Amino acid sequence: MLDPKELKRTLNLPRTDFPMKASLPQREPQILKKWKEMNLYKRIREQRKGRPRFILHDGPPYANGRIHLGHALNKILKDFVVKSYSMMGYDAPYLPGWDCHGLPIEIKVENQIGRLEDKIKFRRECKKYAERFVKLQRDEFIRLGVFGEWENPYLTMDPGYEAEIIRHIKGFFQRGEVYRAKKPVYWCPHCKTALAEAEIEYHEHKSPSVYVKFPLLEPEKLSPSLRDKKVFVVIWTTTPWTLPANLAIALHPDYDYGVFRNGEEYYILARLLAPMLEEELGASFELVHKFEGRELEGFKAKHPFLNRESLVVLADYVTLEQGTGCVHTAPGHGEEDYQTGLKYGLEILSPVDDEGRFTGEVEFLQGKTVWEANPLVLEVLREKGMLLAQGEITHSYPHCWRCKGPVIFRATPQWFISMDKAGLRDKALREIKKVRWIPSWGEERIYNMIENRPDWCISRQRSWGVPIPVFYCKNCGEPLVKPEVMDRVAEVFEREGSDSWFLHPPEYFIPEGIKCEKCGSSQFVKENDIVDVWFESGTSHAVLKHREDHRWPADVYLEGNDQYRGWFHSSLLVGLANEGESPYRVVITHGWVLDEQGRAMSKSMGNVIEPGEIIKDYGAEILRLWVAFLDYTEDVKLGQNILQRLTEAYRKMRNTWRFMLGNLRDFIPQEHTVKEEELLPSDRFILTRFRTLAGRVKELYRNYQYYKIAHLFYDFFTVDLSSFYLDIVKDRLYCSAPGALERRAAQTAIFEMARDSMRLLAPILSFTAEEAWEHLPEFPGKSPSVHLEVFPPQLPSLLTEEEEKEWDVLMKYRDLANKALDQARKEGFIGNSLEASLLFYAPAEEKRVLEKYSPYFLELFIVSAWRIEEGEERVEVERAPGKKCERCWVYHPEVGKDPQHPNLCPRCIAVVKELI
RNA sequence: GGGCCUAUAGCUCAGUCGGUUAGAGCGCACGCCUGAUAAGCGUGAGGCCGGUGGUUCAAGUCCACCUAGGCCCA
Repeated sequence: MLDPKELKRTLNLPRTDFPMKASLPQREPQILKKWKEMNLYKRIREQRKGRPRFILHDGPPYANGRIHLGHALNKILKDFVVKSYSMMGYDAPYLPGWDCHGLPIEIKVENQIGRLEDKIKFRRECKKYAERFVKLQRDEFIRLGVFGEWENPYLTMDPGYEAEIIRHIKGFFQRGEVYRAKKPVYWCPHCKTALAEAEIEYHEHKSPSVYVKFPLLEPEKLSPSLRDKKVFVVIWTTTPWTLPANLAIALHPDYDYGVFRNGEEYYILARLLAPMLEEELGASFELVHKFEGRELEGFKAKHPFLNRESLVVLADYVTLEQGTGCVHTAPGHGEEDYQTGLKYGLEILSPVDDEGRFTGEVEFLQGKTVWEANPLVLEVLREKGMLLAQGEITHSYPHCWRCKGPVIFRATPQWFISMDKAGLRDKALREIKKVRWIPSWGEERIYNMIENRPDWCISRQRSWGVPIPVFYCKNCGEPLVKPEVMDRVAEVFEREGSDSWFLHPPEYFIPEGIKCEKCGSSQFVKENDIVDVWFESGTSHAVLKHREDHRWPADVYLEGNDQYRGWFHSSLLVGLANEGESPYRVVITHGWVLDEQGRAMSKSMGNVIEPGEIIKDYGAEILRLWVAFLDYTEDVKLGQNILQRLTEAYRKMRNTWRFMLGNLRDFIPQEHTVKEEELLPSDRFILTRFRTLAGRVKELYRNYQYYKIAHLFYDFFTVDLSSFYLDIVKDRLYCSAPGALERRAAQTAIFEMARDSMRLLAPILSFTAEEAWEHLPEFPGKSPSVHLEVFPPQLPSLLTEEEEKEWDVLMKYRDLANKALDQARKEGFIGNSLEASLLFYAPAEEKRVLEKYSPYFLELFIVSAWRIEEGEERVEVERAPGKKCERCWVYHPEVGKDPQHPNLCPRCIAVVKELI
């Protein structure tokens, strides 16, 4: 008789080196090292050579700062796309890019080393800065397990890329879509430079606060009673110096206005604001006429001190918080004023120079700064009797971040791409309809933007970027806009980079013999402005043509939903204008990363989580799993609670793989695989479920629906495998003779599911699938990395429809049995379910099914005995007859009858005899 | 202020054309097992479907408004 220790040695218990504890933060770097050493990305590409291409074109992140969760979400999603299409059999390259030029880097560099007059030196510092962060971010992306051409990314500051930008600009010029016009920008009169929004600080500032009268012309058109009366539109302003540039007065179309009599004079202002002015004047008005703002549109008023008219216009931004509801409008001195000016076709007047001094356009102020001009303007107003009230106000006012002085809004010449001159807008709107937008509402969102956007201002008064390739006549100032000159510029940039613009004289770029078309001079100066960085990144589609193994257009662009206004937008306009069609076929967007309460992460809220922390504490795989479980088309949440759930989910999947591997320890696929017709019913059942799942998963990958894959697989691992199949086949796996058919049958099923689930999950659980793959039994054609595999082909169902229905019945009785067993357990009647015998009552048809499968009830219900009776469906629990077999723990009447093995059941006696 | 989007259990997600008592997994509680063991199995309790109105015989689902949140503009 064998003692329990010896008996245990006759069992086939699972064994594997695949550890239960993942230790992801330590293990992942080792896996990354393996991938690097085996040159995995290159090998995948070589293996797919000649296959149809699938191109995901990377939107370049900005080369500034460490990556945040938004970057991680984006890059991991892209990795899912690329890896899954690669495993579908496509040649799917991933060429990462970086956006390197632009203001944020200029600002950082300026903060570090101060402002350099020497542009070349300054640009070199910017370049160094960008290079540093490209490297940093690259390493962080690699750490996430993202595969790609990391040694050879595209950078918007590469000479070749810069040349391509020039060629694209040339295209716009050639088609006559570019024009030059004035637009107001923030301007620092002290630093004599344009400022971007990001370079503005707001401080308290004391300004004049004045009410000014504009005599209304033809007031009788508003109301006959006003004929020959002195009617004035009253405006309020804190910048009297902009009054010389006044060209309009804006009213809100829907607000209630009134004509108020004050002695001999009549004032037009918003009714709600009249009391404020009455108080200011210490007067009491009489309301003589009521009207809505829109009624005054098109009226004209006399300028208070210049020989000019001012047009009454309508604008939605007019508020009733302050002033009179009649807004002084100077299109050359304010953003909103400018927009209104464009709408009404007004001149963009800005009679102020670089230093903030008035030009000769306003004689009495010529040479005065705008600050000196304020009192002078008030004086003139007073003289002309147009100053209604005057005071002072302290308010928040924009200041220069460098010199801390107050800034002004000043119109300067800029370059624009016209949306309509060559039909760019209409073409774009047509192309939008041909693209597949995921989610579908993206189409409407970008459509509305393109439909309503103004012309594109592509010039910037900065240093760190690509110059606009035009020159100006030294003699008469006429711009020199010539394709052949731009071609030369592109050639030079291709060789020397855009620094060359600042190194060489104009002659270096201008072919001999070119003269100013206006005055014939051959002396030129270079343009100082650079191109908007959105134009640069919008040019990125060009790399698809230049890189040998890519293709134009791209199949997929995939970015955060802020990029409808950003990269999708600029790429469409730039790509379409130059190539005639959209550079992408499918556009996928993901949402924003929020904290666990659904609020945006921000430093000030203190709720920011860094990807680095998660990698350090949990591992990149958990981050990948997070991305996989989310419906990324909406905003996504992350916090400690969610990470905890994910970690548990990860452990469950890892353990399921571990258990499968443990039971395959002696399985040699090419020798032991059992033919499908010899599999047991439960094997055929689980394989059919798995194969159906595999088919759905492949379809879901094709449609980028990763969270459905994650849920399906997770449910399959927990419900179908862990708590059902893998639980019920333990008896077969452990207790049968190692080479017994029923044991090899279970191993056959487990092997297929382990192997193919690793393949199918490799794009998501890239690290763990790889690790598990290493522990999977060798088989002919097994790749050294799971990422070199392809998704499994579709395998057939192993159940007839009839059998599917029978399984529904079996599962129903399994539920009933579990409830009955639980009840018995609670009553202390049994502990382990093998102590039980089940008594099934079933209607005739179901009784037939139960009887058919009853040879397998030991495994299906994990009980030692059973009886089946006809009756109303229910399950009762009895004590199993016989004694417990010490080897398999099953109760059997024969236990004790064999004198040689009194502690074993007949099955185990047979196995033990075979083994000894 | 405008464009687009979101809201179902503690978490992640289902919920068809409007149609019985709104589902799953996890987590949680309780129990079992000790041959997947820092594991495994079973049972159970959790929901004003963001709110208010409306359409309808019938609303998580359709409509309007509101609240909270997100992205992009102004």
